[in-house]
Amino acid sequence: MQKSSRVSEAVIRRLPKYYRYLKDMQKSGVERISSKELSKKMGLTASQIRQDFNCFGGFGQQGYGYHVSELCDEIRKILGLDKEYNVIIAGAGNLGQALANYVGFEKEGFNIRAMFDVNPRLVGLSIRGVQILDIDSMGDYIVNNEIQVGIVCVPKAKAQEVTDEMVKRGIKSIWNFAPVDVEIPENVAVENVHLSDTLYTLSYKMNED
Amino acid sequence: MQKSSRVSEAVIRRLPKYYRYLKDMQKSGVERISSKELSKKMGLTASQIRQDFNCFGGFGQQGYGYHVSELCDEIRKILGLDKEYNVIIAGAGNLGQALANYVGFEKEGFNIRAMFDVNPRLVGLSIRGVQILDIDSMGDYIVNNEIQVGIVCVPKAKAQEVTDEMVKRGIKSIWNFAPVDVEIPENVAVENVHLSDTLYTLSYKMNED
DNA sequence: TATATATCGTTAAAAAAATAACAATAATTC
DNA sequence: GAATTATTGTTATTTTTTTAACGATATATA
Ligand SMILES: NC(=O)c1ccc[n+]([C@@H]2O[C@H](COP(=O)([O-])OP(=O)(O)OC[C@H]3O[C@@H](n4cnc5c(N)ncnc54)[C@H](O)[C@@H]3O)[C@@H](O)[C@H]2O)c1
Ligand SMILES: NC(=O)c1ccc[n+]([C@@H]2O[C@H](COP(=O)([O-])OP(=O)(O)OC[C@H]3O[C@@H](n4cnc5c(N)ncnc54)[C@H](O)[C@@H]3O)[C@@H](O)[C@H]2O)c1
Repeated sequence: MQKSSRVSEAVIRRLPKYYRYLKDMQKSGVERISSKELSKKMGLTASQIRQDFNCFGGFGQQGYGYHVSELCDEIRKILGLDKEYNVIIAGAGNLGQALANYVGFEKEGFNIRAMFDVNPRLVGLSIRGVQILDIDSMGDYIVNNEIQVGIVCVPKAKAQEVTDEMVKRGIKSIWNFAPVDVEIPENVAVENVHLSDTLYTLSYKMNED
Repeated sequence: MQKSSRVSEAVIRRLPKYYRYLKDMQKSGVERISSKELSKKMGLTASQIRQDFNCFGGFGQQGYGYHVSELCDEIRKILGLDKEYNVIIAGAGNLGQALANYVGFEKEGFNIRAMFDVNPRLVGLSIRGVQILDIDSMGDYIVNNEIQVGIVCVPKAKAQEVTDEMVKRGIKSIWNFAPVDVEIPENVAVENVHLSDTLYTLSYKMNED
């Protein structure tokens, strides 16, 4: 993996999509694929695919194409999915619980260790073996359990506050679902998901022309 | 609103973000804003903001800036959020229930009329007054209740099948949460959300350099 | 009312991204 | 083992997107 700092955001955003398709192909026993075939499946150009992969060194063979499982492994590594992460969820409401119940994240190394909430009715319960703890204990928990990833599922008004506490205690990345762009210092990564945005885009498309 | 077909995807994807910020400002009583001020808040350039708005005609006044609530209303209209929609959810599991419980969608006109599932334990239950019906009745329900929007929350393997049924019965847009790009005919709109993708991007960022 | 100031809408320039072209090279065929 | 074919990695071109520049115009001020 080469100097990643100058790989464009556009390329990075496509990596998970490549990973998704390659994993599927690998699962169904496909051993090799050319950029041309892949371009048809994914709705991209072959040129773009080759150029994307070459940002990271190029994993193909001329005259042959790409080994699916090899390429898949490389992209997994590039995305950092070859590692294990300790994760917590702040906000054990509808969305927090849905995420906690989803097994897909653990399959890629994101292990949810605990959830946190203010609601005393929720504190003490467990979701798939993951305990819901009092939000006041979150800070210490992060430090004592080497949590790297924080998922924010609290109401909008509390999202920044909860994020700040996570960052203060050393969390390295924030996956935020509250409909606000939370602010973080430079050395912390953040993804503000904004589910509604995609619904509104859909609405636009549905109404256009 | 002018010929929308040639407004670039990049601009369209920014519209919900503008809407989010403008709604917040409107709520907190801000009456006017210049492209410069807005650019600071949103982390964009003033130039881009002005050019984006001008794709739809330009809603500002020289020497003054933009009326927040006027601009907000315009963007709401552009996004089609001034209308009401009938919505159904296929798959009343973790995510389907979380979405059904969220009030934010109805506030923008997306009214969830029913949910559908194969699981007999779920059929008959209600979420916030929304009934879970048998998936076999979905087709007729769509036709009889003028459903425009279908939310797909079934497992990956069933997503295309469910989508096909929705489309066949006349649904005009698909909001898909299964980790697969569902195929639709040209006259139907689709947003494949891919929640995990953003987690993987986050993972990449967290590990870079 | 005239002048100065602010800020838009629009056109121009720069930067980034996507696509196309092609030489290099591995695999396959004869 | 030479010739042919397939397909990459890479460089060049085109297109799209972003940013900058600036004239036009409304507001505010004197
Ligand atoms: N559910 C959805 O489909 C959906 C869709 C789009 C966006 N969102 C956003 O995701 C976030 C969570 O949504 P939800 O539907 O799960 O809401 P929810 O109300 O069901 O859950 C929020 C939870 O956060 C807890 N909470 C409140 N303040 C807290 C604090 N300071 N610290 C810790 N916990 C606190 C509440 O007790 C509650 O359990 C919200 O910001 C919402 O806007 C949700
Ligand atoms: N929960 C999450 O956090 C999360 C995250 C990323 C992606 N997803 C995706 O969203 C989808 C739903 O996830 P979930 O966690 O709610 O899963 P889930 O298993 O909790 O719910 C799926 C529901 O679909 C129903 N179902 C199965 N086949 C059906 C069919 N043919 N017709 C109608 N209903 C059917 C099941 O009975 C179940 O109730 C999945 O594709 C999942 O991969 C979920």
